[in-house]
Amino acid sequence: MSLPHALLGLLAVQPRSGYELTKVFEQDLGRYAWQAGHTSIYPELNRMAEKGLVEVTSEGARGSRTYAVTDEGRAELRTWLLSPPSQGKVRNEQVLRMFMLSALEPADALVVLRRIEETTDRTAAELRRVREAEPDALTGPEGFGQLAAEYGLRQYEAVRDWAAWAIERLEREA
Amino acid sequence: MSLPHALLGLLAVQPRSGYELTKVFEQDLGRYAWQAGHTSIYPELNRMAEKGLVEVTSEGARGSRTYAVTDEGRAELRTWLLSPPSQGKVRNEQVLRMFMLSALEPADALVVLRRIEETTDRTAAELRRVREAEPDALTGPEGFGQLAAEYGLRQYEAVRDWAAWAIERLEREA
DNA sequence: GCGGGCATGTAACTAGTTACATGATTTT
DNA sequence: AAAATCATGTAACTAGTTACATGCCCGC
Repeated sequence: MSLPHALLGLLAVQPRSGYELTKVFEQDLGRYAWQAGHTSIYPELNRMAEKGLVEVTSEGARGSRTYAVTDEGRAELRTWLLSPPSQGKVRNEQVLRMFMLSALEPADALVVLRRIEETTDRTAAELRRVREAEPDALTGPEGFGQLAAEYGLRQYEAVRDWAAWAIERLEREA
Repeated sequence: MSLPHALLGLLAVQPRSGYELTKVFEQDLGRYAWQAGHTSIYPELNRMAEKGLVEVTSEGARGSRTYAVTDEGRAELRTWLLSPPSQGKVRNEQVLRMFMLSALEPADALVVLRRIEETTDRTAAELRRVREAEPDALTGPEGFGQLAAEYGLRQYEAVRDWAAWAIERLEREA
């Protein structure tokens, strides 16, 4: 159950409404770390408010409610981040696909690998472009920190390089 | 619902029993790609057998049943791997933790980052050692292919390098 | 013959998704 | 005035986990 911690982390950076949190999951977080739709987020915020981890700090137009972390919530987040990671849950469909490649004929595997190399290269290039153009776009209240942005970028590059390595290897064998 | 595809992929490499599949998830797959316990795997194998994607090829001691993919199962696996990846589900607690670091005080974040750097470095070193010592240990029927092994190794190294970068960055700021 | 690992399963629960639903405000 | 988007929610379903349960075989 990592969703509440994800929400605590986002709200610790800046208070937001459930709707805004949903968009963060759609755009950034959901791509790398954790997915959640608004139908999970709204009930979870209510539960967390009951427990005193977050609180509504203001209500806006269209019934929107802005949440912020309480001291108790911040303490819980800190405990979670500083406590030993144990063996966290992992579930990543893209990675699963890569692991299954060895079950394909080399010709088929090459098709998939070339696609992976191309798309990850394109994404990495775009992330790099955004970072260069507006170094603060991913920082501060809007984004989720430069640490995370850099992590995402390196992730894509690592996958791209791996795919290139795998292609070369398969082609040599063929 | 990627579990059936994971099972198809593993069985496509080599027929195995549910028990053996469970161990693969515990050791290798679960660390990087997809987690599943035996209580998910057994019922899923039965469902897949009903659908004709897999079949029991032999029964051994203690009621063990060895499954193999059918032609239909192999076709389904191929379709899945070659079809556009859309936006696969991602849920990775470790990565979530990294994304949440910017919500911590720099001093706390440094503690976590140093731990990440140390543990990923140790794991990467060990993976590299295993690969050097027995290049075939991770290949063939036992493991899940050198492609996947290399992917795992690069993954750990990428995280380690990112953590080192982040530490240096935070220390410069402080 | 007994202890530990092999091997499979079921039931109750938890987390998250999909589909459905509603209404308010802003934009065109 | 209509369309788009903001903003929240509920209900039914699906996937996976935790806890519980059972029996068999091999090595000692």
